[in-house]
Amino acid sequence: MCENCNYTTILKTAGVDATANRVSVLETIGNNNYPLTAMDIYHVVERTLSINRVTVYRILDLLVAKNILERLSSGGRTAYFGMAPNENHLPHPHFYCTSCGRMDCLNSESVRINTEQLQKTFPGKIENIAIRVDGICTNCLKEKAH
Amino acid sequence: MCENCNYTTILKTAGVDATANRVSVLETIGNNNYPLTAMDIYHVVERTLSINRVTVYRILDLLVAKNILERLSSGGRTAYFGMAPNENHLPHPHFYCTSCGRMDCLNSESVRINTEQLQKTFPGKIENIAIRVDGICTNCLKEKAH
DNA sequence: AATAGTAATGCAATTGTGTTGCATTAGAAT
DNA sequence: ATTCTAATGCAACACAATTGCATTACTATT
Ligand SMILES: [Mn+2]
Ligand SMILES: [Mn+2]
Ligand SMILES: [Zn+2]
Ligand SMILES: [Zn+2]
Repeated sequence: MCENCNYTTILKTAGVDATANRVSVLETIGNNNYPLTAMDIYHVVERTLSINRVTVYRILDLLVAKNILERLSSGGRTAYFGMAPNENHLPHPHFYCTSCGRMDCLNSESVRINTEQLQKTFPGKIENIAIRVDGICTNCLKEKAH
Repeated sequence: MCENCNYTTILKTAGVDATANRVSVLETIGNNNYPLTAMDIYHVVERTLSINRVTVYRILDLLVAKNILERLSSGGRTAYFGMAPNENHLPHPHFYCTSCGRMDCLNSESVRINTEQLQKTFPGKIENIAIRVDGICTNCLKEKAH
């Protein structure tokens, strides 16, 4: 999906060993054009590479901590993972279909936010602003129309 | 907290029985100026009114479905509940302290979003836009400063 | 008032997602 | 070879939330 990313290099640059498991987890996410759950990722990776469920969770935690991946909340109880914003990937909001659980990336210009007011007046420390558009995806709309 | 809300009336208008449990759950949320978790609510209600944990979850589900409450996601695995936006309560973003788990309501003007572009071009059905500001609250900042 | 039907609730068990503790394995360094 | 460390596996656990089924409270009908 992303021709600018060499996953092994990304891992090494972040100072972590580029083990086969880690490369495969990162590749799975990077090759997909929408964010995936830990279990999605696990099922993809285990097709080629004997790996434990727990290892997937640990790799995801590590790569989020290293700012390689971003953890997205669905509004449900399951986290989704996508590539973290960087030079090649602008931050962008996501769409979550409450009917089928599919998460999609939206264009970074689709929702403009102005946080000046907030930045000036908020007394705490702001670390991230998560914007999630919830609704029904076109696939689910079609199915409902039956 | 809200002098414009009669909780029994709200329930009846929505077409559900205003049972003691339901009124108490709704009151607990309405009287609080920040969103609460199901267990927060349970602990408040059970001080006055023998109630089961499961009943709290069921009431919350019902009142969210009836658009009386809104379910807010924290990014963690626990949902928070607040009054749903209505004539008296404009929709607004929330602040979530990743250190202590406290959720706060922000002013509806603090984050301006422009969704024109999205509304025009998005092929699915948009039902809600959730904006959550994550960071560290002032209390936790103070504690860290020790 | 008795009866029957429905809605609300309680309780135990279960689920889904994620985490922890500890043992084992794989690699790297000496 | 030996030693050290990082990565992984596996079983048990934690926790919020859900489910199935029994019980209770309430309403309507007779
Ligand atoms: Mn994305
Ligand atoms: Mn609020
Ligand atoms: Zn869908
Ligand atoms: Zn805090």
